[in-house]
Amino acid sequence: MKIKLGSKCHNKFKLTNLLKDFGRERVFSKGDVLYNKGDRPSGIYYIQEGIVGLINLAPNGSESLLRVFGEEFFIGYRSFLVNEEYHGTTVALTDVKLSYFPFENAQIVLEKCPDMLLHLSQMLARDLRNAEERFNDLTGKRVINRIIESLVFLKQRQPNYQWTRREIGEFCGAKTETVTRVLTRLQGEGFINKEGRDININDVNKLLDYSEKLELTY
Amino acid sequence: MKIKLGSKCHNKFKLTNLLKDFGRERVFSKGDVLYNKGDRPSGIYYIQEGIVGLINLAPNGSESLLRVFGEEFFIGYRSFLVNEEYHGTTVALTDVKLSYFPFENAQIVLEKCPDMLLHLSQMLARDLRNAEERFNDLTGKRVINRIIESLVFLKQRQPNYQWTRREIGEFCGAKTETVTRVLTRLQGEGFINKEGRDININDVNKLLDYSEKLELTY
DNA sequence: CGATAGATTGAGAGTTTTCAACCGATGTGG
DNA sequence: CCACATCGGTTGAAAACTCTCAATCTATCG
Repeated sequence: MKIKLGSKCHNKFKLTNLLKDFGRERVFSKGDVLYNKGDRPSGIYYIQEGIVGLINLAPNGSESLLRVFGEEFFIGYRSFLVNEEYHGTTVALTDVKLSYFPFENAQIVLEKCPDMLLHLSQMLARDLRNAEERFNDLTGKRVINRIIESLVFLKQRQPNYQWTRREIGEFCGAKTETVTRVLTRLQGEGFINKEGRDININDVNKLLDYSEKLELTY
Repeated sequence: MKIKLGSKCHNKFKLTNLLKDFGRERVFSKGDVLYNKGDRPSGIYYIQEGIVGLINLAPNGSESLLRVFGEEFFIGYRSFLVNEEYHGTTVALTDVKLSYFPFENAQIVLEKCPDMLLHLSQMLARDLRNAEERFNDLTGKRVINRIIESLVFLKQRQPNYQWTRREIGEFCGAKTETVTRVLTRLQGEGFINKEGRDININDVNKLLDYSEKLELTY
């Protein structure tokens, strides 16, 4: 096998065929759990439609939103690759349609599509960067900056999904009330526009500049 | 290429030979920087002797200790796999001797030792779990619990290294003074023993039980 | 032995959370 | 179609945890 580093993650058309041949279609409704923390992985998932969140509950009851998966994302690859139990619970944030690969099949896919392992590795590499940068933010930035950055990130990833204050907070380590307060302030300063439960960013760059300016006032 | 999942990370003897054949020995002194955040990766490292830390500075000046690498660990594989700039700085925590593989060579190793990519993937998978669990802890647990768990983790990983209060704090999002206060309390309760700058845990399990008990009092 | 890095301790400050009450939107069943 | 239940959002006041700052002490090393 010749491994080309820096190549595109995968040949989409080839992969799509493999998914058709080996995947089993499954459907979940908003709020459904795909799998629970502690479960043993028995396959991996590929999202055809919808949004899925990976969450983790602390013993004291507080939840974190660790990752967000949209269309064309895989789910469950981390635990699959090390054959560990899941360390978080995945929940359908919208109605979801996906392909499910029982383990033998995922191995077949890996064999037929050698770039797949590289693809999975690269996803892990990006996830790791993201996780560690957010870890860093949690100790080095104030809530307002974390909330602004999370709002921008989440909106960019899923522009059509109505993120709740709770979800934004769980993504950056803030309580719902704190997110509300920050959003109210951001609206007061003219950077966003709250329409009912929805949030519209007027100008992403201005908002981020504002965030940076606040950091200097640390 | 036949990929065997769940196999041992690598055949140590075979890999060791490869390292000998293709690696270039390099030496660093305690405190030296192997590479800086923002640098472009030009190779990967394999530690023969010593301890290396991956740290990240927030704009406000606070540092995080993201990962710790000991003997037989690779360094720089994350950025290598996605061909991204480094997102953190690596510092020699002790004098260090390592093998350095310029990029072409790392690719040769990947080709000659196909399990290598799986090995790297599995390290990423474990790193990711670790990072996300610590992210979660940062929002869901109190300092005292984070410090206890970090102390146990770091001591377990590198029993012979004298972790400073600062390093322990940077690993779990706490200030040096807070670590000191917690350690003083833990000594008062008989769980640890401070001998000069060194810290001895009397009974790891009792200490962890104590931590859990405290969590219930949340 | 002096110099320097790390550790300790205290008092006070500050950010974020907690708790509680209330409001508003959305959706469902009668 | 209304009434009501529910979920999400808002706001305020008080509390709490952890940090900041500053002073002092102690190891360690050249």
